[in-house]
Amino acid sequence: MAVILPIIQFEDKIIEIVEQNSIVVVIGETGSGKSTQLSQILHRRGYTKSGIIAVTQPRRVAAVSVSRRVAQELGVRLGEEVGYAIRFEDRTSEKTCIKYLTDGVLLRESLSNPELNQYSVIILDEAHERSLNTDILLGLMKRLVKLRTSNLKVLITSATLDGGKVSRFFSNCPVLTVPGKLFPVEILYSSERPTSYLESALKASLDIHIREPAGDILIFMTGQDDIEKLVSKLEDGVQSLEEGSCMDAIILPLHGSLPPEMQANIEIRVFSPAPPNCRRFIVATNIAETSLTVDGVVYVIDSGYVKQRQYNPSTGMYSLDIVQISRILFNCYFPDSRVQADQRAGRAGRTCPGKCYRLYPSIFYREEFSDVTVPEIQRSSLAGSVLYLKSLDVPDIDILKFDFLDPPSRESLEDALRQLYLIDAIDENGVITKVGRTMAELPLEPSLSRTLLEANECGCLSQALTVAAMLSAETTLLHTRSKVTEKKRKHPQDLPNGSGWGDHIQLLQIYESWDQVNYDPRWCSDNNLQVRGMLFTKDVRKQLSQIMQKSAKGSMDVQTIIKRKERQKDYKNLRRALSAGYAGQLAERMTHHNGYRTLGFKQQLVQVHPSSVLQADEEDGRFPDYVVYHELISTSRPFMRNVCSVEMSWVMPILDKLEKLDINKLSGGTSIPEDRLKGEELAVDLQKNEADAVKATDDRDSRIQAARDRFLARKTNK
DNA sequence: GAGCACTGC
Repeated sequence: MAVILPIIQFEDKIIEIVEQNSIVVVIGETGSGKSTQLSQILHRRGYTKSGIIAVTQPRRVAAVSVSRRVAQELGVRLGEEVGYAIRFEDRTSEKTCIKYLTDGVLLRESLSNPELNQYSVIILDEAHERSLNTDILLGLMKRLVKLRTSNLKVLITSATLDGGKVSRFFSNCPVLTVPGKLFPVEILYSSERPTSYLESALKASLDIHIREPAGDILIFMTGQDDIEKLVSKLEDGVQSLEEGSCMDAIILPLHGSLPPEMQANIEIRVFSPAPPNCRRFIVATNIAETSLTVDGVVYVIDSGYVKQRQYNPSTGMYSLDIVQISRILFNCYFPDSRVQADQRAGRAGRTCPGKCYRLYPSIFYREEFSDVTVPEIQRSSLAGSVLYLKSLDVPDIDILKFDFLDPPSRESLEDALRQLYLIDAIDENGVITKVGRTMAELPLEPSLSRTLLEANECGCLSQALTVAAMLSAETTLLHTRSKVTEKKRKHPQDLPNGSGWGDHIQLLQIYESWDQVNYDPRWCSDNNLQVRGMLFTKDVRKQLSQIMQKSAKGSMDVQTIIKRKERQKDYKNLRRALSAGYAGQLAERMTHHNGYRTLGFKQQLVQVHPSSVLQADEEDGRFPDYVVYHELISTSRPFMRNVCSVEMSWVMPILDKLEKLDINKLSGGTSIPEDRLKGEELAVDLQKNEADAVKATDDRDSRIQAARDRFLARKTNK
């Protein structure tokens, strides 16, 4: 029978606190059973009589697997009393009283039902991960419990370190701590910072292999590059050990962009226990922190770094930075399933304690690591979130004063407002427009949803649907070119090239070609495209078509070749629609060379990314005078990724708009009605928000800069 | 002439 989870002993206490309070923070360590048990406890005590219990998860797989387990424990069929809802898949029915869903789905639901009346309890699980969506939900819950004081309970589960902070955010709501079943972990620090953390990780793993008893080793590295290097060094290292001196070794890379056939293979090998007398070395990115749980891990080697994508609102540019991990992440390294796996296996009645080798001194950990990761909301472009909040049918949401747990910087919010204004989602006073409302219904970045609406007017909706869907899946489309796949590739790329107009057109043509072969998966692999990425595109396109159904002015079918011949060859309508959607992502070529300057709030010198299929003029070798871009990414230099050629006559009205833009009017928006908040409280809140925001920006910038400096110094040293 | 951690509607 099932093991009794610690949380069960707290049932009476939980119910007592929940009955007296609308909001409760539950701090449950890994292994406490909070994700599966809280909903069942509240169900047992009658909370499903007046509505459904919703439990949000940051990831799709978690929503599915946890609901499956709860259904099993309650002895019901999944999709009946217990169900889940994730994008593309709703497995709930009229009977459903416990519903697991991704936080993104709950946000969508509150668009059409802002009071979320169907729910009697909302549990925000894994809130410590601080996903963008969770942060927005935290703010929404704060106002929702005031609106529905009598009939809504909100529970927020978090890990140890920031429980107090969440409680303060919710006017010092009670905090309930439930112990977990963490296995004791011995932490070992290096005596000094390594000159090369790759070499240091190599040495540490071989030491473990030689000296320590059986148990797999999980090594956290920052990216594919380092993982491949370490894997090959480990292979050499293990081979050079004396035959029979220690057990066999299997070395496995684990990261998000492994080619699917290899990943399938590895998944089986990662998730099944190692064969006897054999130790596994799993060299992984942070995919192993949360998304995948590797069974059998006893030793963890922690480089202390992680790669993070950051958005800089003052330049509109993304960068991929190597930053220090936060202390809180450590808790994720030893998930409960490892302990359970050890117990099940029995290991001759002996459990061995975990060991974590940190490749840095303890003083470094104590003094330089921050408690928590910079929340996503402070390192993303907020155009989509701001549009979402503005479209919610609540009168008192003023975006610059919205109550966030960690407010984004004013700069970031203003950047979002400018973007939204340029694409007509809000008017010059910052009020959402009719266009903006329609855009918010589409599960797309604002630039792409605006493109769809414009395309509908231009008679090229079907093409725009394809482009938007392809861009939604873009990161999973192409095989990354590691040295291994490079060698294996037999045929040269034989894909359409966008006819010179750029990358959006190429993406369109690729999908149309796939349509021509009836979505044959082999066509994808033959052309070096990830099958799952293309299938995802197909799902997204279908979902977008369904949403556009009621307003569509033309066919939404993928174009056939015959139809295509009849159409203009210059994709003029589609490119015009793109220029409307990307009005805030526009660049003008420099007179004497092929560099561009962006035409936004702050002008940047940028170049077309070398991977682009945009073609230069055959005669003068020049790129088009004007392009729109999907994103700016700063790597070795600032680049525009995914560009599309546009006409000067379409650009002029945008430039006019840019000139008229007045950020003071835009951010004015609506003010908070007096009865909602007393004057003094408001002033204090605003001051606090402002100070928090300034501090957050400073903290973030200095932290990123310091980490980057240290990392670069180390790289050059070796 | 470059390179990309991980999620999600």
